[in-house]
Amino acid sequence: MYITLDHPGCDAILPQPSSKYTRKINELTLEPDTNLFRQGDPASQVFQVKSGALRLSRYFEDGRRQVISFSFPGDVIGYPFEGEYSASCRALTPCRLQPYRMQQLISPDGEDPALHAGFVKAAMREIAAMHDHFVLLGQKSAVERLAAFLTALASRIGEPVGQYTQFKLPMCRADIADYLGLSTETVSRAFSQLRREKVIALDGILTVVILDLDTLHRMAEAA
Amino acid sequence: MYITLDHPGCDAILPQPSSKYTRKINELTLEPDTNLFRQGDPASQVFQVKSGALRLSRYFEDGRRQVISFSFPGDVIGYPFEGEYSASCRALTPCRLQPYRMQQLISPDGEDPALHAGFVKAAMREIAAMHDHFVLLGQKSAVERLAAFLTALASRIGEPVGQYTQFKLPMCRADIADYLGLSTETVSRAFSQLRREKVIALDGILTVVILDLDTLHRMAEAA
DNA sequence: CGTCTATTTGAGAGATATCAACTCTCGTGG
DNA sequence: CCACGAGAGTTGATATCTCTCAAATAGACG
Repeated sequence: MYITLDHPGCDAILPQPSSKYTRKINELTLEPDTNLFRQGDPASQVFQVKSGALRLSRYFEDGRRQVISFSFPGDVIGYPFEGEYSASCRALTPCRLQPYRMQQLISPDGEDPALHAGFVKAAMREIAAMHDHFVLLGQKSAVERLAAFLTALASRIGEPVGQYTQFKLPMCRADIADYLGLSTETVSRAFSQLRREKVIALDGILTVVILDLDTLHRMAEAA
Repeated sequence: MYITLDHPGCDAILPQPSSKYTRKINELTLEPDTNLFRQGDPASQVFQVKSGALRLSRYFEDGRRQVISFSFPGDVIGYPFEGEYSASCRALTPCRLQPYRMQQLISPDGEDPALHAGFVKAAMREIAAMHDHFVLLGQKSAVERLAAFLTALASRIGEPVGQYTQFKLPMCRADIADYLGLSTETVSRAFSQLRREKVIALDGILTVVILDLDTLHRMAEAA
């Protein structure tokens, strides 16, 4: 069982609206550290990530926060609930997004059926991915969680460099901690352990080099 | 922020198929401790619970298990992913279910648009409910988790008895533990604590009486 | 080069898991 | 109707893991 972030290995879930049915709505760009939407905002659009990385999270009065997911190209974000967004979404890097009107996705009449089916499939994919994350949060140890997280990132944004896979983390340790249900210190210690065991190497704080993907996979699995 | 199980306060999300579009598919009944489907089964149908309670869970080689959700009347279960069910679903009580062919829900052409829209809304609701559960698993203490769980059950299947709310748990402690990401012993201790503090009372093992719903709510929130 | 912030590391406290023993329920059969 | 027994639940003692608080280090930026 692999942990998935949002929509692993998934590109272009939503087909472009066919001109027959919908006018093209302009692509949207977002600067780092700007919000796409906030918890409670009225939701009339969903978005598909074209490029960049975003963070979806919920905040609480007492300062606690849960990071729900990180989104990468191909992912769909902004699923509404009762007309509102149930979490806040912020760009971690420069982003390009394709917005879709909720209306055109929910009620198929007179709209593009392929687009519609694509949206449903994306939602199903989202649900399955969240099931994986339940397992991570409910059953796994700190190192297992980080290993699962890095495994997912590797398959999502990893690039081969020589015999290794590497990628640049778009999020800080605190984001990772709140995503994995750990403290930043525990995340840091887990990083250190993976480094000590030569499973990964760090280049600076943000660049991760996977030295032994098989072992990382194995460590990601339940004990 | 309240924790929700699946679809709180939600009855009959999916409208009955209009005869204009689809033939009525026969309702389905399930005995306790029988599976509706298993992880990996090919998925051609989704189901809406008409009566009873079910458990959705994932199993692992090493014996660990994560209970993904409990489903009650009004809930939709069996969201497929890549043509398969990603978890196993088992009846905890006698159940009645309304099956729907996936095909009629995914591609709207020539099918019932209202049914289709209902399915999309149910999926959105599911996604929002899972966000709540992430918060529970990622941020809450044992007692907070149990309080949140009981709060959700109270609003879902609770019945007023005098000035109190009461309900019969359809699942055992181990199910609750695997749902909340705790051990059965910790769940048991949390029950005992709530009892000691006169927030709940137990009648036998399975019947829960909520003595102080406000306090239970408060305890369910993050510290 | 210095400052500010994020990250890492260390030490100790706290929460939950684990292992073991005991108790309670509830179904079964006398 | 009551007694019995198996399984589920509870409780206790201890181990383990993660959190918290504090200090040191490293990296980013002016």
